[in-house]
Amino acid sequence: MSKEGRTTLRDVAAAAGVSVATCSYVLSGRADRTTPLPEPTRQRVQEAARRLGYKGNTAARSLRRQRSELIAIVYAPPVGPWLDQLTWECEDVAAAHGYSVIGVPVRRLDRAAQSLRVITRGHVDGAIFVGSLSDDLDLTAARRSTRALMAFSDTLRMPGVDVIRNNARSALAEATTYLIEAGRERIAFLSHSNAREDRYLGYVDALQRAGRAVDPDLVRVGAASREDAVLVVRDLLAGPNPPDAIVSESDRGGFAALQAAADRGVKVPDDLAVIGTGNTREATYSLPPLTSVGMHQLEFAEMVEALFARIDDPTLPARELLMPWVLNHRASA
Amino acid sequence: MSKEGRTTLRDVAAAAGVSVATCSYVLSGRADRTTPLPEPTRQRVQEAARRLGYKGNTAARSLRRQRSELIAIVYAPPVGPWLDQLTWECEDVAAAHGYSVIGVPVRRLDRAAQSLRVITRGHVDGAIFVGSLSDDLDLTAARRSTRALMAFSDTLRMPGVDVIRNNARSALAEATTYLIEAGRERIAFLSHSNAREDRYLGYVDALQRAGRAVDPDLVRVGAASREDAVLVVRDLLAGPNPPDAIVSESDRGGFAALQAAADRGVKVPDDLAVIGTGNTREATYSLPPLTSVGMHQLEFAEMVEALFARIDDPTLPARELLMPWVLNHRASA
DNA sequence: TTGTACGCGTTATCAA
DNA sequence: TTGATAACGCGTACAA
Repeated sequence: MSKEGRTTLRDVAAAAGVSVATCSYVLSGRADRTTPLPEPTRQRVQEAARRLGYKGNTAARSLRRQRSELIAIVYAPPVGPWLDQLTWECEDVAAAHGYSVIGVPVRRLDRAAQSLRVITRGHVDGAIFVGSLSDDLDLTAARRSTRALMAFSDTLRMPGVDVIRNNARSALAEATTYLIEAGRERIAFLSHSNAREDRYLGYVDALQRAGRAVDPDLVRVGAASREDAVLVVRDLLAGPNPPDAIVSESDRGGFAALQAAADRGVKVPDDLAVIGTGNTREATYSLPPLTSVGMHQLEFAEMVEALFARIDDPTLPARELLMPWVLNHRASA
Repeated sequence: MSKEGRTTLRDVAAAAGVSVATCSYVLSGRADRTTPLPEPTRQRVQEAARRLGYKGNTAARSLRRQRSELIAIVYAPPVGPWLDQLTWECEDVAAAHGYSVIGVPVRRLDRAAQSLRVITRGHVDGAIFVGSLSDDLDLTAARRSTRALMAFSDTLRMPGVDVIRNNARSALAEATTYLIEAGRERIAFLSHSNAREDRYLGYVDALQRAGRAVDPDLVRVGAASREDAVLVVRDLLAGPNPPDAIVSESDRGGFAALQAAADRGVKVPDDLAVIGTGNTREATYSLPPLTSVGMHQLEFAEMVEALFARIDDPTLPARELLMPWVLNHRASA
């Protein structure tokens, strides 16, 4: 071995008694395409590589090829099953393209630049920014450093960046309207913070269309954690004029509502209808199963294919992909 | 810019009117030059780099330095909040060392080699294998490709690999003994598969120490998903001779037990005590909160520091780190 | 099949 | 003192 480190292509070449060029052709698979090599030679090279445990070197390869065959999923807390699903599907598609997937966690926004070095200085051919990261971060550097960039965002609009939009507002409106038409009189709204305003606006839209006013007492903020959410809903239910329905801007809030209701002996959906947002897997097996606004199925494959299309041709015009949200009816509403 | 791609050091050098060597000294900071560069020159270089948006190139740097300043967390489904916690703490420690963290998802074991290319061929200075991955995968190639390797495993023993052990068996025994001493007569055990046998053995240990036989009817396998687990527990509770306590090898199974119990009107902990394993965050806010075996607090910082110690000096002898598990008492048992 | 220039930043050496 | 020259790491791809 060269020095005492990893096995390099030179080691293999020496062992097989051929040039590094030949080894490169054989081991990178390019041999069948451009230069057909005689079988005995291939064998010798393969054998030597195997015997020495040759593994190649990404740095050298991607320096030369200007490709890393790597895509990144950039995410920040809070994370959920949603991200896992995206990751797994990404891996499926990436594997079919000969790519690997890495996750890039951004722990703190003030240290984002450090975390994003993998993207901005590294060689990642493409990256997907999930959650609201693309709204909090400046993607300029990332865009110049990758061939393809994709972001979940309702507001972002950047040349050369594909964006995934959803119809959160109209979907939440649909959910609220459903409750109104089912005869619910006092429909509460549960939110995490004052971000995500589009979801709240959908709720407002529906009330207004039905000629109802928004009762500020029924709009509760602060369900940042599940513990908090349970407390908030308990408080709501303990009031003099409790709601007969709750729309939550997350499934987490929805589960909290179910829990608080069970806690107080309030029957769901008879006395209280609950609708969550996100349509997470847990919604199907909570007690009762949670009606939830969100993607009907978490299907990201098409989206990831679009990323690869841009990796192949970065000059493609920026696209907007819609991942439609619908009301997924289950027992809680 | 060179060609029409990213800004390279050459571009900066040209713009600043100095050589690439000088730029490298200024921008990499680590100028161990015999003599520091004069301030005016530094300024010019910094300014030019900023103006051109120079971002460096990881591939070139790590090719030369034989360091990527990257560590990886390798994981496979199912993932939980546990992994998130590890990731965040890793990022904290890594940032202090000037490193970044990436996640490497392994979707399918039969495609593991593909997923692990980032480790085996890439330049990751260190990697942490979580879950049972280190038992399912051959780490030989990974070990030769990184300076430091760390794995959660009860069985692995490999030169140059630090291993995190836990006392799962004795901790599960402790939990079971606690139930016995609390007067529980029929204690069931809920498992995912027939892996993780040490947890089951802890349960057996405790029964034997108490002079009890293992009732095969009370040992149930198949709680691979939460849905399944609920069905399994319902079945258990519907039998002619239902258990008065359940020990689950996961918190997921514990939650399923709580749910199935609520479903059938069985009171927890009065009629049924439930203990989970993993001590996940959810255990603190389930209804009732779930008594769970696991780490008292999820503290990984020390562990990650050990990884960096090995990155600094790969010749360190392999270490075994113990992350003690205890019984965390909450309302369910 | 092979020689070798190349991609790009790092660093040891050397000249002004 | 100030800063340039060039070798280097390693796989790739074109010309020979």
